[in-house]
Amino acid sequence: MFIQEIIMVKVRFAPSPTGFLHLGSARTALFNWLYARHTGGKFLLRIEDTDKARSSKKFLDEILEDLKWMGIDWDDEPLHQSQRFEVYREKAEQILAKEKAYKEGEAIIFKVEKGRTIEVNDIIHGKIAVNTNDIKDQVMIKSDGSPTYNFACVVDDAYMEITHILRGDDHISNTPKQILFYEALELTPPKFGHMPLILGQDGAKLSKRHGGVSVEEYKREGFLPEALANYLILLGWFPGEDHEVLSMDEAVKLFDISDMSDVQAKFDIQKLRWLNGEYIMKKTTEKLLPLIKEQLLTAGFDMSGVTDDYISKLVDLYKIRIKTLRELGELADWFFKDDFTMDEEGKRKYLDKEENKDNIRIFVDRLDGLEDFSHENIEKICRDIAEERELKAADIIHPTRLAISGKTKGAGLFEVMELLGKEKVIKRMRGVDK
RNA sequence: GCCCCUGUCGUCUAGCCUGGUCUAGGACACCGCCCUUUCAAGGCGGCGACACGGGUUCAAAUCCCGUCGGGGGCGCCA
Repeated sequence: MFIQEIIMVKVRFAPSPTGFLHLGSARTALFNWLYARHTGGKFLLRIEDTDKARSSKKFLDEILEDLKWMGIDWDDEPLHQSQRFEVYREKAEQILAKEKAYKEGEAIIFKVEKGRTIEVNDIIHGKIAVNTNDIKDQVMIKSDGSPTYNFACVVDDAYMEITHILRGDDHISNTPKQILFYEALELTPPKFGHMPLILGQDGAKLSKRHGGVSVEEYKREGFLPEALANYLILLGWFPGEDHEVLSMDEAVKLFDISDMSDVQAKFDIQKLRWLNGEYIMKKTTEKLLPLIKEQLLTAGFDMSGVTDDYISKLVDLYKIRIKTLRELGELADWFFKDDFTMDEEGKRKYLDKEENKDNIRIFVDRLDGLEDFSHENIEKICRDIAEERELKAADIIHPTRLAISGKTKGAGLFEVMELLGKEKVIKRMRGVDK
């Protein structure tokens, strides 16, 4: 056994509560969490709230909630940097005492020794070498008494006994600076791994245009946490050709940090949508029910008098046809309101023809006398009429679908007729003549 | 400007370390066909890539150099 394998892995996620949880941060958290859970180590949280003006409890609560939503749990209590200002100062004073730093006003600044090469053996990128000539002297404690990011980061990672730092590529240039601090504090640096950033599909920075940047936005849009997490994981680690759709449990089992990609990936909303559709399809209607209800409510539908049983049947009918939870409301709005919009092209094609209206008339008259409004019975009537009039069943089906839903697409006609109910079906079919 | 990371289908990637098994495999998207009551789902098929230029070698997607492209960083922000 190698020594590294018997020391417990400790990783951390260090959000700054100055905004919502960004997709990129969520991915970073996810990989750290995966690594900890895979190795049986610890996943710790550190709140980087040194900027008092910009940090807020509200953001922190949101971030923690989003993490939980994604299925990420953490060990121990989160460490708050705002409560450790004395520690940072003390450590900076130690370095100052060794004459490796100087004061400028109230600030304590670290002297960077020139002409050295700092080598980092990055877990993801391999060797990275930087010359200290390219690094300016580094502020440790600012004039206002607060620590700088790089300094607090080192003090805390050492204090928390972090063994591996997995973070975004944008921190590569921070790493040699931090290593200098580890040296000055006579500490052994942890292992570093820098994962490439996520880009929008046009190669630019991920932004609103690409579908949103915050976890919250995807949640609202009707993405399932397991789909989002699965997709984010795929953006940086390939679990194998047969494992693209994988649960967090499987990911924990299969995850191998040495297989992480060193190439920046573009965020592809299409693939996320596909994955989400896969998860929706496979999820039980029972589990989908509360989520769908919430979406319908937010969409503003009148849900009074609508039973869970009714929604469940709707979900059964539509869950293989939607890519996001929100889409059910768009596809099935006509179940909740009578003033649904009519597809213009479909209307021209199916409802503006007299023979089609005739068929609907005959169909509705027979439905009127139907006692048991089951889809089997409805279908029987429809097919009988088609046979009698020497038509294809489709000639009756399409105009009828349009009459009751305003749409040219959707779940099987007879099933949706049964669910919508005799009264509304008949009213809408008769409405065609007006 | 300087420093760092990076470059296989439109996108995510397998392969690269340990050259030949690669006329480069899979997934999403797209297109076509089948199924069918439309849309999905499902099945089958198609389109489609080693950034470019030099080396090294009997042989390079794989190794080396250069060019070009993409990204990040250079704060008393985090």
